[in-house]
Amino acid sequence: MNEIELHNYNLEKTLLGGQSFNWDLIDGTFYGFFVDKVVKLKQEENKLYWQTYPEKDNFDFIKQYLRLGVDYNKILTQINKDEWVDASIKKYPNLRILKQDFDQTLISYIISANNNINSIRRIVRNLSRSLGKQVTVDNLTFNLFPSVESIAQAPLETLLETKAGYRARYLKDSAQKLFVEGQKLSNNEDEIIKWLLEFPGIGEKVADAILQYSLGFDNVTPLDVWVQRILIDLYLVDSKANYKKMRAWLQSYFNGYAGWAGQFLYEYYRNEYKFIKSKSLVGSDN
DNA sequence: TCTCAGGGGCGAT
DNA sequence: ATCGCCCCTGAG
Repeated sequence: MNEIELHNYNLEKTLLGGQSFNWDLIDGTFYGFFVDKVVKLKQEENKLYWQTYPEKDNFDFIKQYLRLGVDYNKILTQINKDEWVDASIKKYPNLRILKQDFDQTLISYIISANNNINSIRRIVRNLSRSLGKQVTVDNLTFNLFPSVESIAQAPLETLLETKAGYRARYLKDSAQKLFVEGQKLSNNEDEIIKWLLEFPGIGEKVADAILQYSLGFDNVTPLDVWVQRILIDLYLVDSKANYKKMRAWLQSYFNGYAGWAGQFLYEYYRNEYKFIKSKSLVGSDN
């Protein structure tokens, strides 16, 4: 494996948290499957050992995917403006944001709608097992993430067998649309969102997830039930506020880095919710 | 056995 | 803008 220096990077929390669904920790090594590759990562102290397959030594991919170029300390300084973010950073230090493949992120987050992380991970693997090519690494067999073409052309029944439920139809139709149109990406946030909302199975929340996790928009974060609870419980935002209002509040408050703040707060509150509630640090009801 | 919610979106109103 | 419904799964 190749070796590089890696500082301030919590690989486990970053890869196995809620932002990607394609990594497995096997005997202390992370294996991730993508549309055209398997990636192997192992962290020891301040070293990262890495390899890509079947094309070896693709450091450009590693660097972009892990976003090794960001000024992490600067980002922390920007978002650490209250006790909640401060507690999140202390509880989950060195959490990072990935820059994932666009197609894979779009498909994965259609699956994520009204679903839980374990189930999302399972469906993603079922989909890969059913439609993705097989690759062998370290005597382990991996199924690559399926191309949008293969999802578009798969019988609906095949997609239903992945346990995607009513999302199977969205997967097929959105994959078809993406296959036909390609990635019609501009630099404008609103234009991209408008286009993403045309995909069946993509609403405001999923569109924001795609912007943050695959397109590198640092001031965007998906407002799922947890982030909305955070805004209502901790930041005392009106519980009646709609998605757009809450989104605007976050973007304004975190001035350019709502994505990073959102990731910390999400991780923190999702894990500490009951504890925080029981300590009566916040109101016991909405 | 049953209810409930999960990193929500859709269609009707 | 709001609201009931939805495939499936695991927790309680």
